[in-house]
Amino acid sequence: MKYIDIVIDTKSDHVDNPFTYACDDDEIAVGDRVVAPFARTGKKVGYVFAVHDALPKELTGKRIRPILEIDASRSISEDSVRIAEWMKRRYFCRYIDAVNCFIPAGAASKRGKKRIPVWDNAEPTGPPPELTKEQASALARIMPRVEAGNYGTFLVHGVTGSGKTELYMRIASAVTDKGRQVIMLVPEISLTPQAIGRFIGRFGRERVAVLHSKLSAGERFDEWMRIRNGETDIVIGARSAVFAPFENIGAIIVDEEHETTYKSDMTPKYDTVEVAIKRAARAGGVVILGSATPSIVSKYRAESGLYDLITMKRRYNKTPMPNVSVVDMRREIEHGNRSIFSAELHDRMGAALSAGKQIILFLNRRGYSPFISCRKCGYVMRCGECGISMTYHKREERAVCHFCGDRVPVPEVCPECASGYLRHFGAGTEKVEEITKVAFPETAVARLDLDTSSKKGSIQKILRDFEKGRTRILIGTQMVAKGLDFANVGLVGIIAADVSLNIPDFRSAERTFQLITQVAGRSGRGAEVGDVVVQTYVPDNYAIDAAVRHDYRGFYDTELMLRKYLQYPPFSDVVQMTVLSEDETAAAEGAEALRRDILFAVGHAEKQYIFGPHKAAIPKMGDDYRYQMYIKVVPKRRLDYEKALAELKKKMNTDKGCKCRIMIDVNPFSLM
DNA sequence: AGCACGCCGACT
DNA sequence: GTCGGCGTGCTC
Repeated sequence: MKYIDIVIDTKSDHVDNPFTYACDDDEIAVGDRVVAPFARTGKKVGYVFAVHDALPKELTGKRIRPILEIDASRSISEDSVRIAEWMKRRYFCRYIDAVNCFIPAGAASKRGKKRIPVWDNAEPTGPPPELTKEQASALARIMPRVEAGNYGTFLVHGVTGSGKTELYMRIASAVTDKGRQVIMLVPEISLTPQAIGRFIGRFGRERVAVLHSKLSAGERFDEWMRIRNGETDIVIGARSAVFAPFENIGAIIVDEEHETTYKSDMTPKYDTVEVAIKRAARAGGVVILGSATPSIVSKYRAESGLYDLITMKRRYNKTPMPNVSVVDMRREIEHGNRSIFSAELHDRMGAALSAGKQIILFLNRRGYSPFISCRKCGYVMRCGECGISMTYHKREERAVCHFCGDRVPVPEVCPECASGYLRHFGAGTEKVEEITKVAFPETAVARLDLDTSSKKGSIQKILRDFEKGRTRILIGTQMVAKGLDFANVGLVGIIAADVSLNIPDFRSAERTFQLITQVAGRSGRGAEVGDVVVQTYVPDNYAIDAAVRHDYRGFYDTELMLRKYLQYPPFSDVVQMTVLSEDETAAAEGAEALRRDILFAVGHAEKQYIFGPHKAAIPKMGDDYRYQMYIKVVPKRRLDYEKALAELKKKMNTDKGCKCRIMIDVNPFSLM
């Protein structure tokens, strides 16, 4: 007879701890999925977290019930359980939330025979190309770890086109030759079909499992089973693929490691790079973080020796970097140009079109105008649900909330002062499209953003028309920034580089640098050098200036200095605490009380690291009012905070008298 | 959370 | 006398 501690699959903070059961199967192991009776509720699924030979002393006299069955087909590994325990501490989630990351939702698909979905981008297999000097020396640095089966994290800082995908494939090949497994993570499957196609071409569809969001629950389950049964040894997928059920991981590759999609926005709010490192460290595998613009945190870790740094500076096809010029938009206004196009951008667009080239215009803001306000009384139109300011969409004649999607007609007169001076201000992609069509009436223009791509297949159509040259100018948001590879694009215009810079977030400079670098990379992918025009009101800003000069080092040095001075990551973790309640006063008071409790637990000297609480930037979501505070947790206080915050969260979320709930997000994707 | 136990007012 | 209100407390 064994006594086992199991974590029950139930949605409650109240029972978020292991319960002890009896089990007459001595083979039972940590990670096994079981069915057990629980409370009066009948049968519940649970996962084994510990196995004891005797009943723990503190439980003598308690009722110990036997489990009902073991579901071996969906058990997880002991390593996975240990990582789930770590995730609970790190991300303040419940045990079961972490465990469920390792388990596919849903059940086996009904189509009895499972089939492997085809991948139509697979490139035909050919002999692997000869490695460049840089690729060969990178591989030579990584191989000893792979051979020895030792954990190690490598940051591959390689410019676009330096051949990182080929390097990944060589690593995958070496790892699988040793009978071990590889997880390759990409920011978004739909944006990286070429890289996936190359993997499948090299290794074959049978060996490669592709996990992506378009899979149905059944297909996902089948693919999960295929991985778990050892039918494949390579998995490619978005962030959730880091939990793929391999038991002998030799390498986890994180391509474009700086991308924000690696931070989960649902509970548990994990950071994929951190989980990858935990998994590889347990398994004795390597982690490969690849990027042309590494995150400040990763670069710092590499510089301080925590990761091995591998630099790749040469572009595969030797195309030089594009010519980037900056336009000071303050000067344009001085010279009487109030248009969204500077004289230089307008002229270069004309020249590019005459030369038969295509153009990409980037603006990180959709809609026609980002806000609607009354010129007489200053009223700003806000979403009734969320409280954030609404964007004017001209074509559909609506004010749209970009957070909850609510759409309402724009009033004729100001709802506050009844004047007729309600106007919309600023420019989004819809307005850029309109102005471009006026400025270049003979030219075919298309727009790619959330509003033009919501219908299935519309992205592909817009991109295909551009690829074929049927449209000459493509205007878009983030969607045009990443991955597009069109040889005939001779000019990229960044309409307002300041949009991302002015977001109140300690990463706004980092994101702006990455965005400009990335968008600029869309220009000149053919034989000729491309042009980039960056429009800004702050041309001297260090992020913009460094991006324009292709100077990662310069940007990194300045940014790191600022982060150190202000104690932001990598010198701390920023922990966001959100207090929610249907009663606004209760939320505000609950947040104040939480602050006092935190200070009591960690000591008043921490006051300098706690900011807020304040009404959240999105003050209401659904029925809940939101108050937030931020804590900069420096490394030496991390354990104290982990303990204190976990206890306070559990206390608040299980206290029936308290009308608030609390959510914790460690290093949130956005401070909103 | 979910569910039963338990101790007070309105109803057949 | 009984039905049912939701306050309280527990789940191995």
